[in-house]
Amino acid sequence: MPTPRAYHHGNLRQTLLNAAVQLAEEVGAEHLSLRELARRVGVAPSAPYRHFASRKALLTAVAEEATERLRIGMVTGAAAHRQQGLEQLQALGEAYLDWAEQHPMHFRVVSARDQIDYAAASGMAQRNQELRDLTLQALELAQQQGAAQRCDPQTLAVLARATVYGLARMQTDGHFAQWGLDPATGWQSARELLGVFVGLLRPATQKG
Amino acid sequence: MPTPRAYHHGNLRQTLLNAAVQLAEEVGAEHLSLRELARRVGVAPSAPYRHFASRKALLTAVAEEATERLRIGMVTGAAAHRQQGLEQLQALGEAYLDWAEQHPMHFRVVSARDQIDYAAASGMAQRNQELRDLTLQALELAQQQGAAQRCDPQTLAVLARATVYGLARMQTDGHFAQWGLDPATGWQSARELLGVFVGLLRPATQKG
DNA sequence: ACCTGAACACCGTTCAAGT
DNA sequence: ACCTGAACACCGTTCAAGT
Repeated sequence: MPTPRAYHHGNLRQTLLNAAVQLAEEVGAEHLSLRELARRVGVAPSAPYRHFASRKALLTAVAEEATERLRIGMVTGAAAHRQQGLEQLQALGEAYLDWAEQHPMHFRVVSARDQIDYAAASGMAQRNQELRDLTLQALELAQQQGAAQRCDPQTLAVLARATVYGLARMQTDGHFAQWGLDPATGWQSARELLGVFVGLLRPATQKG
Repeated sequence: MPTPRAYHHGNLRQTLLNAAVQLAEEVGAEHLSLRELARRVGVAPSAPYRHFASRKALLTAVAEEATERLRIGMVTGAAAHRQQGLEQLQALGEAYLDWAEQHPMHFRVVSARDQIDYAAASGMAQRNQELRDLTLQALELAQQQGAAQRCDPQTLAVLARATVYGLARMQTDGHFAQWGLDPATGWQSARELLGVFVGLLRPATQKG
């Protein structure tokens, strides 16, 4: 049975990770302090260094967990729309936006990358590759079905990601208010704007 | 004639701003230290507080300067393409990307907004409003000329900004490498991808 | 193996005191 | 009016020492 201080004997690492997520969501990842974290968990300021080489290494571990959640969301989203390219593309984009909505701190840390050591996060790079492949496959299927055929699918994949990334960041960074959109419904607006983008790819015969 | 220490008598404020830009470009705005800044300028750690209420206030002043540069660039870009809606839209987007390319630190500080006090930066908000109006006017002109007529111009304006913002951040945040794009030519790629987006808005008769 | 406690070299910010 | 110098309450990180 776990005592209140069970983490002092085996699972301090995961305890620190969980507390780090909570603290970062309160004050922002850029203001996360290892000393404050240690204080909350009830250990000495130096204790985290048995489990993480640095503050950056801890945040990188948080980012790895976050990327796995994103991967699960996008794989699930794609699986729900087999055989329909543009619907699958939209589902992938919506899964990305849903993830950013539910974990804005994770989204910021993972995407801005200035608080983490991306080069050392092999799991993240691997998962990201999987997500790019999913997007590309959806687009190639869509093109077989007539969408934006005069464009290179690789090019469209980057453009689609830029769109969804730009929308997520505008909401997260607080830009939407100035564009006449209510921040409270910003994520819903982002999903609708994604729909407009996907609509621009649709074959001319299906337009209107 | 200005002596080496002339800034000690009248223009320490601007000297601090200039040195702040240089230091932030070296170490990243999030790691800019007021003490290091004071050290470089040759004043006491408390001296900057005569001119800026806080570290955040200083970075906000830097962001105001940066936004004025963006405004000049975009106004110039739009002026070069009168009477052609989509060309004007593209010129506006390219001016935005040029600015982000030439001042990536400025771009990050202005857009992420977590290091500045945007609510207190009335000049920034005003200039941003001007830039949104420019974009909207270009799109309305483009629609009179047949582009994407079934879409609300306000909606297209936000989508266009999300595209260009997403592209600029992907390059700045180092995402392009994983999408098979050379980071060295990333800004050129961004401009080309902007062109693909604008092409998606083009009337069907002009396509191909 | 895992954690403590003291230490080092930093921070942002405040404030009395100098000119 | 503008700047200095000392001070306060913090940081991240290291390292000898404890269990």
